[in-house]
Amino acid sequence: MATRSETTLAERKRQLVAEELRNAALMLLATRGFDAVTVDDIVATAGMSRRTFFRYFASKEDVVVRFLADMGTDVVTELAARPENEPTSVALRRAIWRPLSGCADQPNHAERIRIVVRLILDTPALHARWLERQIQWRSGLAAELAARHGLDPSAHPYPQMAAGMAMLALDAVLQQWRPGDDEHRLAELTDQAFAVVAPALDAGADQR
Amino acid sequence: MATRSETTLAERKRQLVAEELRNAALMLLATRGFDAVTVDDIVATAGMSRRTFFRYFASKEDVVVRFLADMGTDVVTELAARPENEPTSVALRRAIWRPLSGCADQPNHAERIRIVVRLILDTPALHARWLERQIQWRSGLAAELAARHGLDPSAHPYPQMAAGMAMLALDAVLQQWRPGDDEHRLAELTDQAFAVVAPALDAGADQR
DNA sequence: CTATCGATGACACCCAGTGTCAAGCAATGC
DNA sequence: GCATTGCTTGACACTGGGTGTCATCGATAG
Repeated sequence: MATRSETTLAERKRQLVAEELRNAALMLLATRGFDAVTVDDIVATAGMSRRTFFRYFASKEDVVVRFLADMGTDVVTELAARPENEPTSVALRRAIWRPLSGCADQPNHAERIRIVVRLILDTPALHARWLERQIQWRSGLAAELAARHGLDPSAHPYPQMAAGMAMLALDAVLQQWRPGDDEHRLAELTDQAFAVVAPALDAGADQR
Repeated sequence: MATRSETTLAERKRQLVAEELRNAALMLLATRGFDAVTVDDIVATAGMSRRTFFRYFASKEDVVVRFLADMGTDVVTELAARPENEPTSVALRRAIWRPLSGCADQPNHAERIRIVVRLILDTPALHARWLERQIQWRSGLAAELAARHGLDPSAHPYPQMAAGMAMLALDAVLQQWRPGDDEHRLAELTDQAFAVVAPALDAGADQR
């Protein structure tokens, strides 16, 4: 009975509702600021009930942060796909570049993402949630790095810290992302950030 | 009319109330877990009104996080006190060591702090606030580092990232802090963590 | 046509956090 | 002794985020 492509009609309906909610939320939050918008405002704009909102999103923060959630999974899977013999700094740089390159493809979408990034970085409550997410990604990266180097993650600080340094680099790029920056500029920022941490990434890999 | 040592009686009374509240809160939170304790539980234990609690602490998270707030300021002031010619990795290691050494002085106090650290790391909401604090410290450290190297903090990613690496090291130490670890063990963990990031800290300092 | 299942909205809660106001209480001035 | 001033407190009401529950509605399966 699957109407098409393995996704139920109900499934697609759910997705549609979530998108509607998310659009309304992002529009309001980006224009008025996080604290000045209540969930009631959002559901009023989207034309749904308050309860429905919380069936799709765990919290007001969640709407915003989950908009960038793919970033994290992309990074981890990309790292797993990098060749074994690649230096750690290069592999991590490619991994971090993955979601960024996706952003930079279409200027429309990129600008949308940039605004959300700004909103997150400028709103303490959102920033905190964002960091919480990053911690999860970091653990994923760390596990992958530990496997790469044949290290026991609980005994050596290297994997966790190397993953942390990659996150620092990502943060540095996002922090310096300015309106109108094209793909080339983003790549430049990424390279600069990784130039700082590369010595630690590649030095710590072997000696332990 | 100053009774003694420049502190008013009212001042000391305030401090006493805050301490009472904090003790009640930490005791309950550490035993039952963060979400299982309401502010009403805390004020009932401390024998005060709900409103009074929020006059002393901005939020339930605040009670816990502020218990460790001195850490951040200690780190920044210690970095500022390090000699100019000291390598960045050493200066930052000493700075991070400062609050840790303070902890390790009395085993009683150290254990109390360790329990709070565990509570924070294991509670997502607290962990998020903790990271938020760290970001403020990081900015302080970054400013100090920028001054040290004569860099413009807005143009170069190095100061922010170097400060971030110091925070990563601190996190690594706290994460691996086990019950009964003495000062020597903590110093060992700190050295291990800084051994990982040192190459990046000292390499990036000059070349820009 | 009917049973069923998932999505929805309405409603009642709980809890964190804030604004406001009146009462208590110390220190000071007359 | 008495009034004043300033600070702290508790009581109360209110906003807003988040959850549990239940009746309803619509689509689908039999």
